[in-house]
Amino acid sequence: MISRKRFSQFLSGKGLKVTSQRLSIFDAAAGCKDHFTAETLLDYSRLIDRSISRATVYRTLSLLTESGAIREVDVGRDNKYYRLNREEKPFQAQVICGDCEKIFEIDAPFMEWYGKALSEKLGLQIVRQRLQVEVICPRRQKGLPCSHPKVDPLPLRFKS
Amino acid sequence: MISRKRFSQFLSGKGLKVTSQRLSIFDAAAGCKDHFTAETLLDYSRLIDRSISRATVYRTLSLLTESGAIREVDVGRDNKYYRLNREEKPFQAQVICGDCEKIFEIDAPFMEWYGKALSEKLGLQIVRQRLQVEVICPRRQKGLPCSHPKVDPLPLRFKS
DNA sequence: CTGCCTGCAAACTCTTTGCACGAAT
DNA sequence: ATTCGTGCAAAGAGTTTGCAGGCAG
Repeated sequence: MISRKRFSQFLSGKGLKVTSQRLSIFDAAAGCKDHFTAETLLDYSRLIDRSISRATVYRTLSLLTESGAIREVDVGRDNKYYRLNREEKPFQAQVICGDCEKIFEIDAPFMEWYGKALSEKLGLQIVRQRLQVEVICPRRQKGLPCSHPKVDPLPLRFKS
Repeated sequence: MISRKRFSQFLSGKGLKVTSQRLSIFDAAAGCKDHFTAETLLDYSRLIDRSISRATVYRTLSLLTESGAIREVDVGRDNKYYRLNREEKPFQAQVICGDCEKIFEIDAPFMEWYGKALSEKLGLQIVRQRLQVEVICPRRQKGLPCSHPKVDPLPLRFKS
């Protein structure tokens, strides 16, 4: 995850201005543990600066993504989700719970060689990969609350 | 891919009426070689019956999906895509060309055991899986037209 | 000082919905 | 005859954009 300072440098480097709004929105994003939406980010940003507008949040989301501070996670819902780019782990799959709306990330290292194999075979350059699994929770089906096992630190490696 | 007759049976079976609009939209979908959007389907449907409305197309799309005639393919663009359910191959990945807007389907049989392994490990029931690769075409980058190799019949199997 | 940035509101796109008429069973 | 389906237009949700004033460089 990149620092506030590196985000400022990213802005200056592109000839963009380092405004208090942009930094506040960066800070708000940096404080998000889970995946967040534009609306959530607006709420958090306004805790820092009440006057921040929805438009600025949307405009800044592109900059945060471009700078590598956050990552876009499209799970096929109406709205886009975003997450902090904590470590450089580009090959992760999403487990999307249809019962509790949560999104979990799990390592899926085999995506790397899958992409490479595909790329070579087809002669195309890969821009992005996405592996997603939509699930429902058996506990929830029985009327119980949704409680998922911790999947984040679960490696789930497959031998290639 | 299910027949016009089986689609009618599906409707009757659910206590729904077999209208000329629904059949026209079915026929329009059945004639689509590639992936299509709601808007495209509306255009094709209107070639059969000029009076068909956008609303009816959207309403019928759910029925076509539910009946198994078509499959929803969400590739993270603004609008949803659909495709005919030609054969029963639920484990396919999408190669999405960012240059020519086309979507190609390739077999990805390993998704089946990946899903199973995940399901067992997490104790969750899998509803849907999605594996997508966004690519750009090297030919297009050089200003040439986008010409992809035929990927549809390409098995691209990986040993598990 | 200059030009990019902001907040506001309106516009935009895709999809869904309410309603009165019309057609299928 | 009834009830469901249709077309139309408007509503809805999420995101983007045009504009006039404001702040960073």
